[in-house]
Amino acid sequence: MAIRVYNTMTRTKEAFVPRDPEKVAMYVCGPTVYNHIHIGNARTFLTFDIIRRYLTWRGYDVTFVQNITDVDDKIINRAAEQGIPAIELAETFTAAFRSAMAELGIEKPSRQPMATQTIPQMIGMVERLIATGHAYEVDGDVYFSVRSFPGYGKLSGRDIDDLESGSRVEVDTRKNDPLDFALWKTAKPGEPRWPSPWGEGRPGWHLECSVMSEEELGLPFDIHGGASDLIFPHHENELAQSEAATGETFVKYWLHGGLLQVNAEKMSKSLGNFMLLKDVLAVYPTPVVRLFMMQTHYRSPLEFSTDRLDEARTAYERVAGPLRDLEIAKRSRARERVAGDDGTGVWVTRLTKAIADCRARFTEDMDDDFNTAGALAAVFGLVREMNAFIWEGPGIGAHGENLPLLERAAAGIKEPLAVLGIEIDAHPVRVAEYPEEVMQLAADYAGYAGSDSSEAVDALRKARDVARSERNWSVADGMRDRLQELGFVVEDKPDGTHITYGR
RNA sequence: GGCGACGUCGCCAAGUGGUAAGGCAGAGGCCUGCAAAGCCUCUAUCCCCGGUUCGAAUCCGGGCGUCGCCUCCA
Repeated sequence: MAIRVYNTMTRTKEAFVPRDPEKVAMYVCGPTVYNHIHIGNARTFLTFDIIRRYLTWRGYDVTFVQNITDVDDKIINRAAEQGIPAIELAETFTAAFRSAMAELGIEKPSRQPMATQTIPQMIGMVERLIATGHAYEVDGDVYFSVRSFPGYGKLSGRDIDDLESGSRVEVDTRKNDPLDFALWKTAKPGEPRWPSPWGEGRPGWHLECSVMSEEELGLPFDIHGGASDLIFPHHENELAQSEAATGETFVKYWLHGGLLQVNAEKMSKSLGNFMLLKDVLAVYPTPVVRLFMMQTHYRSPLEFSTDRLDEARTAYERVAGPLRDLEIAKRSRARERVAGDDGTGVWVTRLTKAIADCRARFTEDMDDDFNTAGALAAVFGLVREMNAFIWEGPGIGAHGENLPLLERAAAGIKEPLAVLGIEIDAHPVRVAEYPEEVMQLAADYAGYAGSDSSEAVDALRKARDVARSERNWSVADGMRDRLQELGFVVEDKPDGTHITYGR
């Protein structure tokens, strides 16, 4: 079974055959560091994090390169507004970007080159382009000549003449052609600058990706990724520069992610309808945000809303449920269920099959252009079967004899989710977060006199089981009400009271 | 105006030729002292109109609608 990917260049799904049978070289456009990234930007980085993790899981040795564009008009303008050096602004938001990525559970790139550390190589590429007639200098600026490259427009499916007929192309009489774009810009007073054969200046946008990807990965590399709004002009221009300069194919597979929308409109900084990633993560845990995004195919548009995130949180709880139940059961042998009277073999067969089915379907769907929505459905299928086994079937078994199978089921749920970077917190409680009031509760209801909140909760649990066994409903319900007021979730399962906190 | 994508259950969303995954919400049932959780059952013929085919949500043509790119943008 081969992996298939949708290649923007050909607009079809193609069999994925990397240049090296065991290795994958991929490059994903990183941020221009002039601000905090928003949740829409994060979606793209998440998409390619999943792709990278999956390819790794499938056995490829993946080299993942992501640039940081730390010199650009937007950075310069923003820094000027704040009256600080451009480099300082860039450093601030580079650090913010890295920590936000870490918080979202994005794996670190294999290498993360900075534009400002690659200036000599960029100058080298401009020189090559001038030497081969693909670029020309005008008063210290250097432009790429789009008409010198016959393939211009092949990635985005555009025709130079069609583009020119559009009225929005800015006319600059210094260019040979309105579509020609800057490779090198003369520095204005106060702007960052580097010496070059054309005077002091800085590189134009697009150039850094061409140079860094080639330097880090060599041509042609396997996967070039980014959001769909980068197809034109950014990736089209990268491609033109690189192929014109080297005469080689630039990239084997172009992958582009769909955009995040708000009210059916693209989320973007210029429209002002964005939410910063760090603000979203302050309210929703990482796995919930990731699950939310993985429920839609990466190439489709995705509507952002807190309602959607709330639903994802509920879905997350559904997945976490059986894993928690298993953890609780393991900790408390005294509360093991009595095994079902018969039919255990049927249940075992059924769950065993469900584990295998989940893995097979997960792989099949992910192989098909990283269909995370379908892959997730496979996981939910196993969640249902595990729940059924625990609560309708034999459960853990009178002597824990079904534990190994349940552990395998739990692993069958956790492993594919881990490939998607979704870590399930199966701990039934998070001790550090217990509210202090629980100590008083334990003293009141369970006579607990210690100082350990974890022991206090355990004492409450036992006290409530006793109250229930004595059919003392007023006490049992009172305890539940008080605990719920403190944020605990109290559930009476067949094996006794479950008390969890921090959902 | 040019190029491209999309339109599937109340909401979200997989599925690209063989008769519709999953999540959320809802209804009924089981379980339960009550509650919660869980399990079971139920709710779609796939924007509209034609065409191709033994057979289409899936292919082709037309229409309507939405979005993206053409300017910085993940």
